[in-house]
Amino acid sequence: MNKTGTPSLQDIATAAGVSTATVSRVLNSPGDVRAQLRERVEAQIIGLGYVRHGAARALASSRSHTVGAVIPTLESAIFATGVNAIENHLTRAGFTLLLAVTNYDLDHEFSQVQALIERGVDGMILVGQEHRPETIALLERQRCPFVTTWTYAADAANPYIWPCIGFDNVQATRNITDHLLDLGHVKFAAIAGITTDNDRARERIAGVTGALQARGLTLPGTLLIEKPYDVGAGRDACRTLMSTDPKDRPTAIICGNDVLAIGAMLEARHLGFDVPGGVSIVGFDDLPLSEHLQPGLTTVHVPSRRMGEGAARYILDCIAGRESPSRIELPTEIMIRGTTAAPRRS
Amino acid sequence: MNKTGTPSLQDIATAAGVSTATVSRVLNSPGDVRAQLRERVEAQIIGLGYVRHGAARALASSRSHTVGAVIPTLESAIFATGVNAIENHLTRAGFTLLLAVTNYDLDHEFSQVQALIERGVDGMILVGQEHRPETIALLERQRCPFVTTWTYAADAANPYIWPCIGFDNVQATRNITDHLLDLGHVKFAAIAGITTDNDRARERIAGVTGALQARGLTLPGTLLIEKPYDVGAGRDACRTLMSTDPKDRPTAIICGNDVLAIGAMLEARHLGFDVPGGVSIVGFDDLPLSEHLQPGLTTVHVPSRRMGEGAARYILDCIAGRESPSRIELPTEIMIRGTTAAPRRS
DNA sequence: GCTATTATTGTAAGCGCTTACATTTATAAA
DNA sequence: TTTATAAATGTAAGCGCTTACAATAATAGC
Repeated sequence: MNKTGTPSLQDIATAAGVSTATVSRVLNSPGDVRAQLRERVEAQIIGLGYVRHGAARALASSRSHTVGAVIPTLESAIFATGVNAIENHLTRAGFTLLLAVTNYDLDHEFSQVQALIERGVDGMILVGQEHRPETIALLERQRCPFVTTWTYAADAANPYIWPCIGFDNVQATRNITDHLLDLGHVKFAAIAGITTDNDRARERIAGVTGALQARGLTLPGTLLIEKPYDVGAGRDACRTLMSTDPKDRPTAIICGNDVLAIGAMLEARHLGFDVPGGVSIVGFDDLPLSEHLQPGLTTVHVPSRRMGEGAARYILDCIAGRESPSRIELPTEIMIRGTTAAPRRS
Repeated sequence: MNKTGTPSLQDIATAAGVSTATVSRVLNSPGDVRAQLRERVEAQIIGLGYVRHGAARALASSRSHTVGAVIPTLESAIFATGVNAIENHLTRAGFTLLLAVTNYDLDHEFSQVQALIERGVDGMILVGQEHRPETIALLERQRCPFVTTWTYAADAANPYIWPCIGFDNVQATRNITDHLLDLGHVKFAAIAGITTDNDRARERIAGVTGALQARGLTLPGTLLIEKPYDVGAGRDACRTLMSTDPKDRPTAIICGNDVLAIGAMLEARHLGFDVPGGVSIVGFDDLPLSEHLQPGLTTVHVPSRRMGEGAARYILDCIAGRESPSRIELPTEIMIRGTTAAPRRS
């Protein structure tokens, strides 16, 4: 028995009168040991309250049964949902999740990835396609399978060749912008997330400007505001936007996510603008709350749960040596609800 | 060099012409090695791109530099915030977070705790005071320091003697109920969370009934509805509640959390009841959104960030052998906003 | 300069498991 | 039966690090 008082494999072996190899087998491949012996060993395992020693297992087998996820923040419900799905999937397979947060800082992401690799994760899940070169280099040098989520680079000429599961932020935003264009809007504004170290936020802006350009419109710099993803910021931005000279005032505000959109919506109404009568507002993510709002928020539905599951499944496949498609594009869907309507005739 | 292609401590030692002990020292207690030698070793560490092997370290030192958190779900923003704070704090101290989710199932909690212990966590953070006896027994037998969060059992006679950092759910709910009583309400209803395996939800109900009893009132069974924590459920429950015979119809609805309250609020308005004119509604948690709602949601502010930080700090203190208060009560605050008012004269 | 200390570095024994490989036992084929 | 083959165990060599303890070098006191 250990000095720590916890029994080791050896203790079980001795107690059951077998070798440590046999105990290891009943633990890891029970089918390989005769029923009678197996039961004798199992009885001791339960009797002595044996608990596997992960570090020793990992050291001897060079498998930790652990996967890392490095995300921008958990304060954003959409990431929390994705991580929840990852955790569920991993747990079901006997794996444990190591979670690290970057706070939208790619340098910090690098150290988090390094920390998780030092913990011996068998695979890693990242968010976005943009990373420090050394982050990717480290992952590859350590032969740590990884997958990026939340984006899918549609462009065939894109430089990112690593595995990913996500959706096309540009196209999704383009679609929802088209919806507003189809309604007849011509005066647009956008409240984007902070674009530093955040390719998703940039792609969404690109989607807006792309759609506008295709119809010969542009987004004036003053009508594009970058804000952190919180309700208050959405309100502030909306106030700024709506306080402009009536002739330039946007009739449609495209937000980088639902939280900003909800803030914008609340503020617009607070300022006396009807939504969608006075101004149309759209979001991105489709939070559980969004459909319940009055009016319901028109937004882009993001399959965060499926993305989390898919990422976990892919990594698990890699670890198990199973073939698995390494680039998956998930569909987004425009949820047209009550916050969008044709602009008032002017 | 390894078969895996990654350099080991031994490789660094050889390259620098020192023993493995010295390399280990420059890594773990740089002050113990002469500057000149240290630099020589550090150069090799960087040059060869050495990455520590956590499993080997853990096995040799019986410290994994890892802490586990086992929470009901990440789909609830309030837990996500708490976990985010835990992660931040842990990372700053060089520790990594292992995250596991129970889905509000205490049997599953037990297996998650066991899984994390097998991974060798140096400490564990749990939610709530209610746990399977075997969960606590396991933790204690493995000498794994742990702390419970989200509750603080004020009752001196309470049977839970383990470390905790949290707040008094009963008192907080009692306070907000008192606020409604003081406004003159006498017809109450409550939409609680599912109480199975959830002491927080039960305590909040106890807070309501306790406050009512103190004024000679009771909460009829039909006016207490248990629902999962989501907006749709809040709406459903509210509809049920408000469709009762006008003479029994509640003038105040107390919700188990803000998500339910928001649902209730939305539905009440949808049914044509003004809030707070027709019915007062209160929540619990104080989500970032709640203050921005129109009207602002009256609710109980929960210090989830401080709780996460406090839990992480306590566990870190235990691991480091530092003295640390093991029972901390955090204050909650009633945020009186716009969803509560005196009932209409009937 | 010599001994007593103290600061550095090296030696080597594990930490608790997995897993080739060897050995033994059971089963099948002849 | 006997022998060939398969199935079930055991043996023991690490996995990559930390850390007593031993050995050596540096510094101080006289």
